[in-house]
Amino acid sequence: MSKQSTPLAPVDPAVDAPCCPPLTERRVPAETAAVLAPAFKALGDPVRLQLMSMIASAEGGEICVCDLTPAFDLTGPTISHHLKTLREAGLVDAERRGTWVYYRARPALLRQLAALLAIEPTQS
Amino acid sequence: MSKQSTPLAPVDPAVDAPCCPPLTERRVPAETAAVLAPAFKALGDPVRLQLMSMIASAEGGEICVCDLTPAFDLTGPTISHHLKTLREAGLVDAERRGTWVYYRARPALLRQLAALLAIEPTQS
DNA sequence: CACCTGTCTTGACGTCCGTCGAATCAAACA
DNA sequence: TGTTTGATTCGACGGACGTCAAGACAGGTG
Repeated sequence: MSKQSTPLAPVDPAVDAPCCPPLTERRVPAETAAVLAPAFKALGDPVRLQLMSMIASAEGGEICVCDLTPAFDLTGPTISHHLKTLREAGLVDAERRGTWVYYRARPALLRQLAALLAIEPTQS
Repeated sequence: MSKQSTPLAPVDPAVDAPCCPPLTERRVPAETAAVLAPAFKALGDPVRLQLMSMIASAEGGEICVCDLTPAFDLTGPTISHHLKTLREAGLVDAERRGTWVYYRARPALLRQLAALLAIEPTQS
């Protein structure tokens, strides 16, 4: 049901867990930590955080690598490497159309991270 | 200057920025990414994510290291090292009272991370 | 005071990460 | 077909990370 034709990396981490009460409510179990920590790790680099943001905020929901690369002072291979990291973390998805490759965000995992970090409004 | 009476590290990153529209709304600037990426990085390890959760969800708002260490299959120094990482990221704070050291969460930075990851409620 | 318990620091080890240049692959075009 | 352009993969390098054992420090107890 979550299996599509894989355009690039066939990554598919267990990103469909029902997900998690906030970090601040009860201790996150080891299995949940094992699943979500890699996503935080992927966001733990300034370049990838900006890439993630550019992809997630792109008009039309997608953006071309050719628009991502010139935004940084890094070589193409390095940007490609960071994009692969985001892909393998389950945060983005890539599709090649003709000459160009387009990236789009995967909201599911982002939502899980946001839910985990959510802070209850001071009172319950 | 390594010899001090300061109970623990006096770390103090720039954690008081007014903070950020969601990742998905507009591109996060490089300066913001540089400030927040290290916090995500600190949460990007399963042990630290659990530690953070245990601290943030502790009753009374604080928890003793002596209650954290036995929860993992790791040596004391390793746990101490992870706690230092969380401290230097500005996510937690430590205080020594008598024999024991107590850790408590710093909600400010957590709130910034949550705000950055927030997803607008599906409507455009 | 000496001793013990709890915690942090130091030094070391192997592994992973960020970056680059060079090579490779994919699609469009002459 | 061969060439050009866009993107990824490969191989390598220096630096950072996760872990541990051993040592140092702080504070309570005899």
